[in-house]
Amino acid sequence: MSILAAEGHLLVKGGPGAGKTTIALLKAQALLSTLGAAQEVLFLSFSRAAVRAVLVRCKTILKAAERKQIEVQTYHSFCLELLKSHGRLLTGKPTSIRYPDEERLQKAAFDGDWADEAGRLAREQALFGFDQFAGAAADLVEGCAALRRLIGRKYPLIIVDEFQDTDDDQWRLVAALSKVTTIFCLADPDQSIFQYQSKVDPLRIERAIAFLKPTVTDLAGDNHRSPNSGILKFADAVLHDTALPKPCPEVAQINYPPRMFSTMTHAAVIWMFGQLAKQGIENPSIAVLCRSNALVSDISTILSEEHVYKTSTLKPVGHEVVWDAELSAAAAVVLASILEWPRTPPAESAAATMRAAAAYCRLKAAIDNTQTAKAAAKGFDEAAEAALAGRPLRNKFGKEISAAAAVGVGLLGDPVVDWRAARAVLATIPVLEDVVRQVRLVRLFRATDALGRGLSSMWVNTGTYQGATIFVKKTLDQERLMSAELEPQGVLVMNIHKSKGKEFDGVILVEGQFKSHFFDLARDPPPSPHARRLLRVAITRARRRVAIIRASGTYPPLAPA
DNA sequence: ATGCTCGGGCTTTTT
DNA sequence: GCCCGAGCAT
Repeated sequence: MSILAAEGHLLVKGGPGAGKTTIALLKAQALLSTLGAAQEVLFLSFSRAAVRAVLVRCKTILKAAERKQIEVQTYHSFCLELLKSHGRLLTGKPTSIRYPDEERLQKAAFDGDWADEAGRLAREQALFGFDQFAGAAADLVEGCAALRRLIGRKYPLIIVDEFQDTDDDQWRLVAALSKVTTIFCLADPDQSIFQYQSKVDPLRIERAIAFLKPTVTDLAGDNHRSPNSGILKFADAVLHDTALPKPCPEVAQINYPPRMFSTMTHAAVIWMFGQLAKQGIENPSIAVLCRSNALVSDISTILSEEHVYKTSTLKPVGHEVVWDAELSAAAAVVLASILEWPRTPPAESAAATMRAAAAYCRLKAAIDNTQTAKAAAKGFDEAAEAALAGRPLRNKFGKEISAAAAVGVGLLGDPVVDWRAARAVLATIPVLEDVVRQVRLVRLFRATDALGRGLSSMWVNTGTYQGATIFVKKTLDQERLMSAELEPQGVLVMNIHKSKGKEFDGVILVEGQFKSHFFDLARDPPPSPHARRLLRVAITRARRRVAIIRASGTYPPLAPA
């Protein structure tokens, strides 16, 4: 094949299942035997999930010895390593990093332009946030020819995955490295779904072609995931808003009448199990996909409840959620503060819960950028101060919580029972209604065992839940970092953006009634290219079967008859 | 300052 | 259906 023989930079375009990754790995393999001892091929991707997917592919294509010569990394980890080992060239100081949770809070608390402030901290203290890694690494590589040569010698070939979504900083890095090494870009312009980000350039591929002058190969039409060729055709019809040449039995389109959303979504998941079982797949992976995190959380609640469909009862479906549950973790901390109530006098207890609630609201304000949450945070903080000083509590944030703290909470030493008791107390406090909702989602963490064990041993040692607040925060923070490594097995609920690069036996694509609509005619007017690209990505995640669930009468129709 | 009501909106990320 | 923010009432 000409790609394997080609000299110089390369760019391969192709849709899902066209074999881009395979070709890149074959190209790498052809090169491996010529490499020196300290040389490797570098494969750059966006997410850890994508890295893992590539490593799985390596196992089927490369021998064990060959796999050692290929390094698969995220942009973030590659850039961070560069900064850690060579960052002194930029600032003269050792590099330190700021984690996203911290950054979110600092940003919310900072008056003024946070981007300027982050830039200042980077220049003066070599302190970098995650979204600064690529830019700083690019500065480093652009500014230092010796470092460039070093990287070029170490990596004679760099493969860049999902090239259509490369942002400006990442591109600067790649462009600088193209002077000293061979760049191999893998791209599908129809899968670019991150262009709402200002640094992702819709013309990235064209501009890269002009700059790198690569050998361009288009795998259009090729499809090596044979069982889903009908699905791909359907997805392309959605992409181009064209009619299907013939019906596609792999894709079921289901409309739900108003008020039947929960039942139909639940039924569709059970139906999907049945469909896949008919095809002999007994332990299928099924993804439930939608456009928004809000709906992901709703769907998870729906799947945890019972529903009645016609004459049959739909039992709860076990599932995992791929979801950044930062806010639920903060809500859990509020609950944990109630577990500590019996240890302290009511005023102190109330103040601790108010502080936790304030932290929750600040986080919410930082995530959603809302005034209401910001004001609530201030209200809780003021109330906490007043409570500790013994001053009267004037706002509702203070009154309601201190009233509940005066009543107190009865705890027995069984973490599961006591967790529920604390949640019941939360539910009696109107201003914390939102916290109660979020706290329910803590069951989505696979940390519940760890939480139970930790709380249990706390009780055994002290007869109280002393330290529960800190313990819950730490445990859930840890768990959130681990959760990105989920195996695609069983039912996984996530947003479409997070499904990029993944594959499942069955995909259920869900549109909400009031949120998470497939089409946003105001921001993405017909022919709605953004929505269609996103839907295509979602549909093509399926190997075998797709179910598309929409509210009856939603406009515009998904695929014209 | 705080509470109530009404109208508009209801997306997306990396570690 | 539910939440946020604006505007008006207390």
